[in-house]
Parts: sequence; structure tokens; C-alpha cells
Amino acid sequence: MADKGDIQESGKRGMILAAALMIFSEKGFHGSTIEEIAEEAGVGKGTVYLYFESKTDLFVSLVEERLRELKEIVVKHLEGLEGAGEKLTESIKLHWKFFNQSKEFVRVILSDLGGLGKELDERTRDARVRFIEVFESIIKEGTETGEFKEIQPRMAAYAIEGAISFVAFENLINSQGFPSISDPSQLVDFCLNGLCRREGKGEARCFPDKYKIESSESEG
Amino acid sequence: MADKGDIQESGKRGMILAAALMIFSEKGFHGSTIEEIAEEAGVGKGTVYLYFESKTDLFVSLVEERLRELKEIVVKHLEGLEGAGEKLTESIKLHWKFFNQSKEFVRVILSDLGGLGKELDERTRDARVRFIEVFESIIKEGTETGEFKEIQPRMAAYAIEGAISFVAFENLINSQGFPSISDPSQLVDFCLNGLCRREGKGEARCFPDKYKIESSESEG
Amino acid sequence: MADKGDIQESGKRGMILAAALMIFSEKGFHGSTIEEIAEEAGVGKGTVYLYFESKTDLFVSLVEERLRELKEIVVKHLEGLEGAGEKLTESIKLHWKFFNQSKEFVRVILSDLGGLGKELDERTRDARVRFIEVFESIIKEGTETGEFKEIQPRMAAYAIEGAISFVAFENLINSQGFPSISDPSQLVDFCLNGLCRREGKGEARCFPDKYKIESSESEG
Amino acid sequence: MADKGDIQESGKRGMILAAALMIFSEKGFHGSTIEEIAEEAGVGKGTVYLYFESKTDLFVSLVEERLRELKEIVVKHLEGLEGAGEKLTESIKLHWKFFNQSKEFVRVILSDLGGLGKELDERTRDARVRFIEVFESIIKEGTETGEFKEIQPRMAAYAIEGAISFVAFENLINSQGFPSISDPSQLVDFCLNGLCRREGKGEARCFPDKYKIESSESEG
DNA sequence: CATGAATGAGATTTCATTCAT
DNA sequence: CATGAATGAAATCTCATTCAT
Repeated sequence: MADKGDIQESGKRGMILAAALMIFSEKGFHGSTIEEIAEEAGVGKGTVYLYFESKTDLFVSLVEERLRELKEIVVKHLEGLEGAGEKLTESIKLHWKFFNQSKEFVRVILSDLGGLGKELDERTRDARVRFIEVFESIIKEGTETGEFKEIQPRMAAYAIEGAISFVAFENLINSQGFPSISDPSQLVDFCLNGLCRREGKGEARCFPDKYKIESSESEG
Repeated sequence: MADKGDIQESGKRGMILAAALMIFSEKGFHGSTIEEIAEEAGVGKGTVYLYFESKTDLFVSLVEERLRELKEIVVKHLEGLEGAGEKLTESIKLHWKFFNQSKEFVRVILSDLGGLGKELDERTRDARVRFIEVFESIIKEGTETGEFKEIQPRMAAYAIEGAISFVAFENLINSQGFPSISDPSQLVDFCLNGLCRREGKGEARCFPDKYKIESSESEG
Repeated sequence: MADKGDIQESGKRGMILAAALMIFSEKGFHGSTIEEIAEEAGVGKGTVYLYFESKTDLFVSLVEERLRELKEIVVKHLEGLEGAGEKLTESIKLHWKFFNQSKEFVRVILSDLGGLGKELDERTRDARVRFIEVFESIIKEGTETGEFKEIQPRMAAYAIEGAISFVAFENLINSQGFPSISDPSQLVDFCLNGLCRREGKGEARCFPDKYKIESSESEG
Repeated sequence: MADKGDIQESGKRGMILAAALMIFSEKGFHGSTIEEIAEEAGVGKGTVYLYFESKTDLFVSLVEERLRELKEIVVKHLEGLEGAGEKLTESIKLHWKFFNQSKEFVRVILSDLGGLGKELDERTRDARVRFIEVFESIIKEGTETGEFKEIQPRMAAYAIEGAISFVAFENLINSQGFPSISDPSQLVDFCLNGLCRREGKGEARCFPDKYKIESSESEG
């Protein structure tokens, strides 16, 4: 009823968010209960509703705030850097580091890509888009200065985000069988330079027409 | 006695899977109800349980069967191709086409990356891993023949899978604002050759040590 | 729709009843399913409905027929016997033997004493009453000839039935801890000597007034 | 954390138990629904689950607590009494009175004798056994002092419990046709004089061997 | 007569949210 | 501000019964 933003006196709000991160990452959005989160946070069930409007609001707030935080870290570190390659390298590495510092957040951010219902999807999409725009603007700069090849900046931004996310996810979650990676150099290299060796000519061996998508089925 | 798999007389099982794909993609796993799925399939609620043990089993079966199908398509098309680059190109394009033919499946496959609880996660992870191994083995081949640079094959495989998935997801879902991509050439190029222009030397400009991850926080 | 009594050609009906006895005794009325019973009987689910109108009808038929069978056995053996004591002794022993020959029937008959809902209760009560009337008439005869003391015959009949049932139930079901009884002599003795006139003193040491029940309504 | 037993502030738990007694006695365990019970108790459906873990737990708790109550009443009244006969008389009368004061409880206690599935059976059996042990120990005392004849105490205890239960059940339930008994004297007499030593002749007129049970397996 | 695939009413149980204290 | 007992909508899953073959 109150605006839920002017209470913030004690550290309760932060404790709830921290608890929510733990629980959501363990059990997913629907598998988690407000009661568990409240208990983990050391507060009463009703207290959660003093700081967040609903379970959904809690989840979305968590994603938004963490992504905003990540964006701020990245943007701050980009100051003073020159060249799109430099900036992108830096961005990827910071992103990697951030994900690797919170196994929980990787789970949470990936658990929400379309499977949580319209309400959640729409609100978190915005937060995600705002973050990915950092990548997008770097790539745009690179293509404009000629440092990068001609490529749709937004597509490339999502490709990079996807690459980082999936690798980080497997690196953290799937403990056994996956070689634990602590150095993101290979990932940076993959994004900047791809898989192919450099010494040849090697323009991408594509078959441009063969796989064009004609109709995208249902609800065309 | 009935193994839930030997009934198969009519096409009911397929109809239920098709309906499940629709509904799950719209509302996610927990947001969907068996009743909706049954109605969409044109069968009674109880009929779903004649073909699938539970809602979870239905979801997992859907993911497993579609991924197996995709894997078979890819593997079949790789026959006769020579060179890791050629194979990877082909694989990415087929993957792209498959995803673009079913907006629903992209949602479903991405809605399940850690947010649905242990039971679902474990069973679908296997299916996913089995599929990604196709990429992995191609990359391994490429690194061994020297066609590809030295890189951890599994990491690269997840990076590619992540890139395709995120781009396909945004391409299909986020209708407004995102330029619809019908040609995967740029994506193939990104994976094979990265973002940087080729004419220079340009070994990846990494800062190998600066971002090493020391401790991965929680529950470490 | 047909009268369900004129089909009876093959032994299917008997097989279903035998299977029902097994399953009902293991899992109780509500815990058993028609499917299990049909499978145990080696017939199809629909076949059960050719011989019995419903699950309830199957259960009731089972109780009725077995009790009728028991009654016939008892009545037949009573022919030629003289004296109420002799007759009652014989009856109890036959009853005991019958129960001990079918652990399953004891369970079934005791699982239905008021806990199965009005429909079942009413129909099986009749069968039970008709059987207990055998005891009742013997006791009546005994009280009239003076062999037994003055007692309400129906009450005594139920007391005996209850004694036999509970002892048989514990004897059969509760395997561990309960001494297995193969000889009903002590039980016969318990029942008979409570009824027979006594030559000695020892009129029952009751406190006739002290425990009279004033109101039998609950929540009075 | 909440042990489901430490809430107990208001009388809600008792109200639910009272409502459960009513409903279970009317419709049996499986015929009753939590919704009915909650409504009867004047609480919400979810509230039942605040005090009891499940429907089964509610039923079992009801049986356990009432039987414990009955046992306490009986044990307390036995203090100061001398002689097994006296004690048994008292016990039977109190038992009778207790049953007659709650028609509902008689139904409930008798509805659960093997027909409700393993889970229920096992938990309630204990409660019943603990109660019947009161009879058993009195009888044991009687046989040891010579007041009672030689008899297996546990068997006799079950015989008495069965006699009381069946008579009480018919007395209360089967309103028409059965003479309502308010005085348990005849029942006490029935039980006692089956146990007491007899000065006269009249050793039980049994036919010890004729009815021995050879095999107790069903369908022999 | 026999079957078993199909159905859908209905039951238990969970949990986000409220509100009196 | 904080709490947690109470609520009831809603979801999964079961199973007696039907009916086309």
C-alpha cells in the first residue's frame, strides 16, 4: 500500500533479497515458498510483504537490481578504455567474474528466459535488455570504427550473452564432468576471433541461401 | 503391466505432446495445467496419464524427444561432409532452422535451465548434454586436425549452443524491437570467426590474469 | 441392465469373487481398484461389470455369499444335535474354523462395520444379521429350556460374534506377539460358561445401577 | 520448525477433532472429506493442515487420543479396587459407558479393523493394543491368583473387547429392531462367568479335536 | 460375452496473501 | 514495523464406469 520503497531503514530488505537469491537458485521460482525465504532471511512471513508487493515482485526486483549492479560495474570499468575490442574484452571478463562469484545468480537469471509466465517475463526482459545494450553499443561502435566486421550489433550482443551464460552455467552447476574454467581468456577469444585459426584466409564458409527460414510455423 | 508406452494405437500420444509444446511454451511448466493441455489436445484429463506418468514426465519426454529428433537430423546431415568447419557450419544452420521452425520449442528448452527443480533439471540435462556432444565432437575433431585453434571443446560447444539459443530466442519471442533474422550466416560467421576483422594479426587481446576467479563465493 | 444373475455360464463370476476377496482383504474396500481385481481374476476390467453392477455390489455380494455359505454350513451341522449348549459349541467351532480358513474373509468382514458409508453398511448389515440369527435362535432355545440363564438372546449373540471375530482377527492378522491359537476350546468355554446356569453361588458380581447410561447422544 | 503441535493457542485443534469424529462416524474414513470436516469445525480447509499432517494423521490422532483417554479413565478407576473380578467388572462398565456416550466413536473405532490400508492399520493398532492391555493384565492377575480359570489372557482380552464392541455397536447404530440396552450388567455377567472358576462340574463341553485348524492359509 | 482405452468428477494438499495483534 | 495463524483457490492425479469394437 505504501510505495514499498521508503521503508528501507534497517537491512531487512537486503537480507530478504539475499535469502531470495539462495532459495530461488536452489528450487526455482515456483519451487520456492515465501515461508522458506522469510525463514532464511530471519524475518517473519508478513515482513516480506512490507518490502515487496508479491513473490513475483521479489523475484523481479532481485533480477533487476543484480543486473543493474552488473551494468554499473561494467560501465564504470569501461571509462578510459579505448577501442571496441578492449572494451568488449573487459566487459566479457567482468561479466564472467560476476557470474562466477554467484552461482546462485546464474541459476536465477537463466531460470527466467520464457518459462515463468508473461508477467515475470515482461518485467525481467526489460532489465535484461538494458544490460545487453552495453554489449550492443560497444559492438556498434566497433562496426562503425571498422574494428569489427559488419554484423547486426544486437544479434551479436545476444550471441555473446548467450555464450557467456551457457558456459558459466555449465561451469558452475554441472560440477562433475565439466572442466572447471577459471580463466575466461578462451571465451573472450571465442567471441572476438571465433574458432578458426587465423593464419589462412578463411572467410566464413557459409552456405548463405541453403538454410534460410521460410516460414516460422505456428502463429506465423 | 501396461508400460505406458505400448498403447500407441491412435495418434493420441503425439497430439498430447503437440498440445504440451503449445501450452508449455506459452505459460511455462508451472504455469501450465494438465487440464489445459488435455483440452488443447482434444482428450480427457485422465488420458494424459495413460501416456505419461506425470506432468513432469510429459515435460521431460517432450524435451527429450525433440532434442533427440534434432540430434538425428544434424547427425544425418553431417554424413559425407568433410572438415570440421563445414560440419560445424552445417550443424549451426540446422540447429537454427530447427529452432526457428518452432518458436514454442525454443521457449520450452530455455525455460528449463535450472529453475524447475532438481527432478526436472536432472532428467533434461542428460538430453541436452547428449545433444551438445555433437558440437563437442566436431570441435574436438577440428582442434585435432588443426583446423580450429586450441580450445576446450566442451566449453566452445556450450558457447555456441548459448549463442544460438539466445539469438533464436530473441529473434522469435521479442517480436518488437528486434530485427527478425532469417539468415543465420552472420551467426555462423560469429562462431567460426568471431567479431574482429580478419585482415590484421589481431591475436585476441586478452588480459589473462586480471580477471581470474579466485573463489566462487557461496558455499565454497 | 440384465439382471446380472442369469449369465453365470463359465466360472468367471467365481473367479472375480475370489480375486475380490484377496484384494479387498489386502487393501480394504476403498484401497482396492476394480482394475487390480480384474487383473487378479484374469479378466478384463469391463467383464467385472457384466457380473456385478458396481464395485459396491461386488463387495456386498462377496460378504453376502460367504456369510450365507457359513450359515448353511452351520445350520446343516446342527441337524441332529440336541441341546442348546451342544448346538452353540458346534456353531462357534464351525465359525472359528471358517474364519481361520480364510484370513482374507476375516479382514473383509471386519473392515465393514460402519466405516464404509451408508450404502455398504445397510446392505451388508442384513447379511450379517441373518447370520447372527443362528446364534440368537440357539440362545433363545437355551433360555427357554432353562439350559441358559436369562439373557437377551440378541445381545448375547452379538457378544459371541464379537468375541469370535476379534480373537480370530488378532489370531490371523497380528502375526507377531499374539499366540497363535489353533484350538477354539478356550473360546468356546469362554462363551458357554457365561451363559449356562451355574450350580454354585457366584451370581455375577455386578454393580447394576452405578453405570447406567443416562444420555447416549454425543455432544449432549 | 513448527511441530504441528505447539500452535494450540485457541481451541481450534479440539474443534477439528470433534468435527472429525462427527464426520468420520457418519461416512467413514474414505467417505469423509477434509472440506466437510473443516466446515463442520468452522475453520478453513488449510487450517486442518496446520494442526494435522494429513487426513490420515487426523484420523489416527483421533483414535489414539480417545483411546488414551478411555484407558486413563479406566486405569484411574481401578485404583483401590481389589480382586480381578472387581476390576474387570469396573473396566467393562466404564468401557461400555464410554462407548455409549459417543455413538460416533464406536463407529470410528470399528470402522478401522483392517480395512483402511496398511498405514492406518499399523498406527491405530498400537493404540488399540495399548488399551486392550488393560484387560489383559487384569485377566493375567486373575489367572495367577486363581480367581479366574486358566486361559490365555490376551485371547480373553480380545474376546471381551469384541463382545463389548459388537454389542455397543449394534445397540447404538442399529436403532430399529435391536433392544436398546442401558444396563451392562448382562454383558458383565457374560464376560465374568466365562472366566471365573466354577465350583460345580460343567467343564466346558468342547469337542477339542474335532475342529482343530490344520492349515490357516486361505483357499486351502 | 469380453475388452480396455477413454473419461472427468472429485479428493488431498500446497502456498501466496491477509490482517489482527 | 513485525508477525504468523488462518484462509481458500487451484492443481495434480486417481479410478469407477462406459462403450465402441
